[in-house]
Amino acid sequence: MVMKIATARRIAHLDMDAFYASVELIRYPRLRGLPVVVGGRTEHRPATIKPDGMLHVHRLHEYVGRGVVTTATYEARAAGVFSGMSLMKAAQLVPNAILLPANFASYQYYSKLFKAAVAKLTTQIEDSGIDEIYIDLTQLPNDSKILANSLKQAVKEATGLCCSIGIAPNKLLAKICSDLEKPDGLTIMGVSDIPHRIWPLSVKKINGIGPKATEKLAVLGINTIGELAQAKLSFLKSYFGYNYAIWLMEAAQGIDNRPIITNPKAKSISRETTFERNLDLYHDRTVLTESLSNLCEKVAQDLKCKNYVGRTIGIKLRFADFQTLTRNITLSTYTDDGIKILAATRECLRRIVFQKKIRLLGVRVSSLSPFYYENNASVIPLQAELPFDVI
DNA sequence: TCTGGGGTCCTAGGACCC
DNA sequence: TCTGGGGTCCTAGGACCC
Repeated sequence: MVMKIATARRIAHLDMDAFYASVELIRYPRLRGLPVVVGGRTEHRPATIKPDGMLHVHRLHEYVGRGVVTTATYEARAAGVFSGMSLMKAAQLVPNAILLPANFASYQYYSKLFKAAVAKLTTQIEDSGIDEIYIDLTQLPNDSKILANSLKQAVKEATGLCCSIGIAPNKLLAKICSDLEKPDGLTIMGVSDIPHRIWPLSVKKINGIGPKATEKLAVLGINTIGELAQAKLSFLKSYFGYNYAIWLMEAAQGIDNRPIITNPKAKSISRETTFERNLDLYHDRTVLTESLSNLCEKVAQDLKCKNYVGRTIGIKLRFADFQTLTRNITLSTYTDDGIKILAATRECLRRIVFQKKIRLLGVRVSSLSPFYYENNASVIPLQAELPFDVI
């Protein structure tokens, strides 16, 4: 009889350091060492090189509008600036910080570069956003430290950028580890390290415990992961849902069996826009109509570009008071047609009572399916069940 | 000086069918 | 005829992540 012995997995989480800001520093090397904030609208205030060779930049205190910080250099972070903070607030903290508009095409380019560099070493990669990936190292020879250093070197050679790596028995722990020694960090951890390295950390270091859960746990006297690990499951179940309580318990023990997903399928494709000022349904009808039509057209283009069709069409509205609501409708056929999407969003809009000014409008297509062929009247996904008489 | 944009996952309730 | 239970689909909202 052959016994199958389960070997511990070796999962790496590779996270690019201050990714957007670092890409900007490649473009504008003279800004190195200065507090730089990336954010605001793309059409706003790029840096320009004057005819005399001087780099002309805009300062944070000059900014007026609804933008938020997308990312900031470590110099700006030292002053308390973090992602998601409104630019106006950041300007109070570091008025002289340099503000650069986000340049997503560049970030996308560097993202592909670093992922391609890693892909030369292994195919066991899970994409987890523009600036991070999980890598399953289990089947690779060499010890973890050697592998981590080759990964860092490959990324550096391909992009000129630094990354931080955490290696642990699962994704949850690897993700926590990669954050421990940023920037240019490397942390390798086994199960036996959990009590002294993980348990002293705040519960919010766990990917999946956000602001709401952190707050709720704090009220219950649970602040660290160690305290969460010691909590009784029955106690957690009485304050959180059944499934979330179990997940919290396991996460605190460092248990996570999620596999590496190498080719995830998209579930939805969406576009949304926050208006420069809040709009009134009647007075600003033209602007809203045009915006809706643009969003639908962009979503349609995105669908075509990524080769998807979808049949659930939805809208998202955010009012001036930040109340957010969604409406959606499921069609009988799949589509990637802007006109059909627009018609469906109009149906959705009819189901909303407008009493407040509108801050945001969004369009989303879900129930996606890849691969399709045109069939005169409608678009049918190949894997949809076909009537037998077709075959 | 409040709070971007693109996503995922989960929950809960109702409709509908057998 | 006063009332079951499982399964699936759809809708809406919310937490969370990068």
